[in-house]
Amino acid sequence: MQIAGLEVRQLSPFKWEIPQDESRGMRVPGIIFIDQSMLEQAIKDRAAEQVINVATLPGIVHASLAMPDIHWGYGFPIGGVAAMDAKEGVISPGGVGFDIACGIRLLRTNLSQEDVDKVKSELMQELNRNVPKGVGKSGRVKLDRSEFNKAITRGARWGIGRGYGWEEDIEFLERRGCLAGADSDAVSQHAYERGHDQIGTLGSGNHFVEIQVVEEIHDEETARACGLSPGQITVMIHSGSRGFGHQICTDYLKVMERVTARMGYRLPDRQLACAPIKSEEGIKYAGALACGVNYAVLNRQLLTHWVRESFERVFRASARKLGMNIIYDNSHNLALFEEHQINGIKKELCVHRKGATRAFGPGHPDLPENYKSIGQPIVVPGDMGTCSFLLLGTEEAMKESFGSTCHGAGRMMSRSEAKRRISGSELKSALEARGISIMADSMPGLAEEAPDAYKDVSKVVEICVGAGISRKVARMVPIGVLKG
DNA sequence: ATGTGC
Repeated sequence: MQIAGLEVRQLSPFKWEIPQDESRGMRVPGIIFIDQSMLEQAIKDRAAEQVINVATLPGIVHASLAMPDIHWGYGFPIGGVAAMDAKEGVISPGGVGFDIACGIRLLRTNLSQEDVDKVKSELMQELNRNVPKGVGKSGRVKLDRSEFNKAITRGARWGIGRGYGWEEDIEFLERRGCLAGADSDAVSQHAYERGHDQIGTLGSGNHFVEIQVVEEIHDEETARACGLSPGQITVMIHSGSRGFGHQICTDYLKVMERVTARMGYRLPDRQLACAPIKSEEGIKYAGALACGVNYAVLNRQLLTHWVRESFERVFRASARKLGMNIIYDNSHNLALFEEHQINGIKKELCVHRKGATRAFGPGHPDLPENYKSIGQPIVVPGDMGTCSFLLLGTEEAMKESFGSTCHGAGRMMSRSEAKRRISGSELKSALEARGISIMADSMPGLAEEAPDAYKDVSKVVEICVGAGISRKVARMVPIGVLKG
């Protein structure tokens, strides 16, 4: 099999290598964790070629990596992981994506499916009323620039200080809900204007709030540590940094194009525009990026508050009594400074994860006490008609993938193709006939997110488990979906 | 993903 003229070789059942070809400017090989049929798909949509392109970037170490949910993206593939040497490497907005720190959060409850079934339509209506959502929608929290700057510097803690959530929530967020190094001066007025009244809104596209039932426990001990048992209700929240992160990305792509020209980088794709991590522009982008990350995590924190409030109203009990604790919150689109071992030597790296999830193994200092011995939880959303998973990071992920794994099912059909081929209202009826309630603002929007538009999440997860970069805890199935 | 082509 060939990718853009280069022969791929299979290293193990779920690991394929594109050997380094210096004549193509590759500084490292490409490695994709995948099976044959999904690889063929990634070659067809040209995402596999993007793995080769990323391998040409200055300072990239070990390999240009991709997860099984790989698909075509802006410059870098979605599902891509690229670690750059923090001293000599570059940072690239295309390696993060437009929706900075778009991510997912899983809440547990003490409720059973029977408890929810009795009041499901009331609960869906309450969520629909109480969770701001949709394209361009503003929320209930509007901040002046000075307060906004505090919010994007402190992240989730700003929300908790304002009564949006519980003190202990912080423990269950990556980096305790705040990325250090946020530089609000690096954020444009335009980004502020787009973002200041969108905090605490779900957005549209693939973002959702989903009510689920735990269908299967794969490992009892780790499921217990996560507070999960069969038949229990969970709530999944998927959202990002809205217009704010989008504008930061747009602003810095322009800056990076200038820097790329100035540095004389010869890149195979102009969408790979980047700047040295240590350059003035690189430092400013990293500071703005941290603001976007903090915004996204705070956004999910506010959404969590309104989800809890909705349950409180319908069940006439406090969210604490309902056991609505956060299991974990993962971000999917970011570039982070992390220390990793390369050939036995500790190195400071800037790890770009675009549509990929941090998956730290057991014992990592960033993990809360209850997960320290089992590894970092990874919430993997599937599609609205299938299922989602809770996974854990492994020691092997630390060695194989800079502590990274998949982020979801991965898109298989483009948005426009999905809209052309699938009717949103027919999809809604079909899902509701299967006991999955749908509340969606837009029917074409629903069609874009149809199960048929996505790869099989179970297959993606099996590959990650087979490659050793994750282990399975539990599988959840949807019973109610709220979308913008 | 997104004030859903600039």
